[in-house]
Amino acid sequence: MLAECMGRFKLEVNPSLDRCGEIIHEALSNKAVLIIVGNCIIDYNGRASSKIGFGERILIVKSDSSVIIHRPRGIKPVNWQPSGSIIKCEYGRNILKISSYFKGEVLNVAFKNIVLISFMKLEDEAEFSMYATEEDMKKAIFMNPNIIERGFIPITDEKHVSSGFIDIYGKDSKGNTVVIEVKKDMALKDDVIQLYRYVEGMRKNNPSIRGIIVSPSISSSAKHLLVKTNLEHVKLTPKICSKIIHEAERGKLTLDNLNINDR
Amino acid sequence: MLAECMGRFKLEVNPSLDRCGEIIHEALSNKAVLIIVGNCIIDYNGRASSKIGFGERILIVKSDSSVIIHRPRGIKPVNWQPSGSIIKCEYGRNILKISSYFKGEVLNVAFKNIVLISFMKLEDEAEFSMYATEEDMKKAIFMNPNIIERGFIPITDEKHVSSGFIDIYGKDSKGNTVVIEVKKDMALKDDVIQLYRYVEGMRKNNPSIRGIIVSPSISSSAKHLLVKTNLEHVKLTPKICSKIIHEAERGKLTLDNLNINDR
DNA sequence: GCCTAGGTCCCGTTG
DNA sequence: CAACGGGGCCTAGGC
Repeated sequence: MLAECMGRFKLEVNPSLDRCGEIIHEALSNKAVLIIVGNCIIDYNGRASSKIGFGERILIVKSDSSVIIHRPRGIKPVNWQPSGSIIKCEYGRNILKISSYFKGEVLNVAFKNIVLISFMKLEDEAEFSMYATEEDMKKAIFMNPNIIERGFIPITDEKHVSSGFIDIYGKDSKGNTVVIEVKKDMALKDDVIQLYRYVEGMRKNNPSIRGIIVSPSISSSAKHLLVKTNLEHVKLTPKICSKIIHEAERGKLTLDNLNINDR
Repeated sequence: MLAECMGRFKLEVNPSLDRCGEIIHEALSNKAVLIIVGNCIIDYNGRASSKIGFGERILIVKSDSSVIIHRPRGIKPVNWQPSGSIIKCEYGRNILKISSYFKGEVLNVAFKNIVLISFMKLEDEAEFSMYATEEDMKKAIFMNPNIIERGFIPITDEKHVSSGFIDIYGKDSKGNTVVIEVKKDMALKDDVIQLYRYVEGMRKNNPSIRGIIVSPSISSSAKHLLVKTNLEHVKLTPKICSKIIHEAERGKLTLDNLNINDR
């Protein structure tokens, strides 16, 4: 079984392993995306090392020479190799070996049987955009500081201090310095500790300084620590921030149509 | 173009989109691994949100309903959905939509063209081992018995006893018999029970016999049982075993360069 | 090049 | 179950 169109596409079902060797070479020299499904054994040696015995898996070699191997279950690949790896392929003794080398790391895959092999040139120039990230939360706070509290004025973004970075630095309505740490997920103890480290040094010169964790939720142990360290929490979800940005860009946003419960 | 074998495998090249709908249903109801290559648009809404316009990508739905979508470049998927998601598929207006739902997260993929669709039942029961297998761990103990304790002397490997197999049998520095059970993962209650079965019979003739579980960690209930049965635990990770084997093979290993904290 | 911080992180362990 | 720490994390940005 075979389909072809000028080196842009090829597919075979239950091919012989030596035939696969030819197809792989054609795929690699055409910088096509290669898909192989078959029974293989894998070993990896590099930063770590791993082994797995024979089993049926999907191997993908992309046009940038990245390699990904998936087992029939689970969201993560069992083994992989980054873009730019050097890929070699050889057949012998009823085994087809595909090896990938990258910065001292070696991934070896040996197939004893291949069910399906195919390569194809894929076109994908679309731009990927992501919303409701921590970045969007910071942006939304600058666009609409009242979501933190009435009268809050953000001053700088990503301020560098001795102990690291402060997400947002500003002033409250009474002129007190406010340091904000933004998290898109539930804030954990570590996040409070990080904020505390920023604030504790500053409190020597400025005892009225406030520290606020801004996040959709906070773990109970983090909340305890918050109270102990005299820091605060403001609830804010990445989704509402994304909404603020998009509606503001269309000039639709007022404080009234911002449902306070969504925060 | 079509290949089939009793619902275990199907493949079509340049199928019509409504035909794809049928194949997808067959794949999902058979819990097969589904691979689709085609031109699609994707949007995701959940913890964050993302959008991407039309482009040619590879979509994989695994037998546990995890979903992975790869662009022709890069090691990471552009979008995905974890195991256990609910997958729906519908065709209309020259568009084939595949939607995946999981804990409030939605992934929508809409194909306007499909180059290749295939599903297959994949068998992969192999155990994945990082750094070292249990076999490697035993090897490391034979190469360097001091990682168990000073003066330990391993004698036999896989000794057969009435109740099964002992991983390693040896003597400690005082001449006491030592029985070792090696586990590459956290030791559980069952592992302690297994070791206890070996040791209990031997204790009648030899009350000074010691039983040691060797593993990277031990569950708390297993630890309790260990104390009750007068057995012991020694911490040893596959990672350090891998280091021992590699360095010993190069003749570099001494007790000094073996960081005790790594065990 | 190093280092830092973020991620739809994922994943396993612990309380 | 929540919560926490680690990863071959990967990846983007700053210096």
